[in-house]
Amino acid sequence: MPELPEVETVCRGIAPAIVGRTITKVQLWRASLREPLPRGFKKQLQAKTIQKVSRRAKYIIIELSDGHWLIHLGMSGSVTVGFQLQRKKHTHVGVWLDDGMLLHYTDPRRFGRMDITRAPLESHAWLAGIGPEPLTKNFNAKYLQTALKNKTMPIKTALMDAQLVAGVGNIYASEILFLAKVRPQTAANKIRPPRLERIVTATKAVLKKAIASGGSTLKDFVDSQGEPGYFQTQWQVYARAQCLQCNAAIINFKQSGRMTYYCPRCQK
DNA sequence: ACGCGGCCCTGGATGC
DNA sequence: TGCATCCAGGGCCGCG
Repeated sequence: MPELPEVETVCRGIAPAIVGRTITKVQLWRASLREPLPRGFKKQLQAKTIQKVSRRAKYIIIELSDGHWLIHLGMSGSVTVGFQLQRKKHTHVGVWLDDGMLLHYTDPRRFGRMDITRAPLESHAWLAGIGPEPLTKNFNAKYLQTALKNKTMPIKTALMDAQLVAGVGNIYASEILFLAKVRPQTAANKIRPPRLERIVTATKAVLKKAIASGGSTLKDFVDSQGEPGYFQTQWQVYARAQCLQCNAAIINFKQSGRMTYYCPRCQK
């Protein structure tokens, strides 16, 4: 569910409510997600003031007066804020703030993860190897050309590799390649610069548009207010049977275990 | 070193 | 209606 645009949507949604607030209480209904929460988790949040909310790849980064709180939503995680939040079946973490606001982390599949670190962020194991943010100028055709030079894997699989570019997941990888008119199975190292340029342009365009729409909802994505996103209504190929541009039948197949969609007429 | 398959977990959709 | 099966947007690990 949550790829870069969804995580960005969550960050923008919670920031106004939590920045500047001090944590007064932490409750763990379940202290283990994908892996156990770090030792001293509650204590490291207690009485800390939230300075800033940002995003790196698919990680939410909450800067505390002492340290950073990293949250990954996995496939089914959500962070919601409110004064009257009801705990749901899979709400695992609750954080109370000094104005009475409450933050919930809910995650049915528990593929999410959290950590709190006082070391420099860039040295954190989860962030250390991650590639450039796609919406920055560090992500460009020249970079892609170098990075893909020895990659024989299909371009769609490459786009989902966080080491290559941060935050692109399964849905947006298909959407990006549709907009770039490149077939997902094309070997990454065989793509010439003009098409790499198209892929870069399409990546930025798709992600920006998705952020502007508040992210996508498949099954259960909800933003910080518990509302679904609306970008899925704009999907061009993902989960579609017919191409919106040319009416051709959309092809779907598995690549590295993930479902891929493309239009055989629009994408060459 | 690289690329891929398996796996972690639950819930929803589908089929019998 | 009830039960079994399959599938899902992420990312780590281990194999060949």
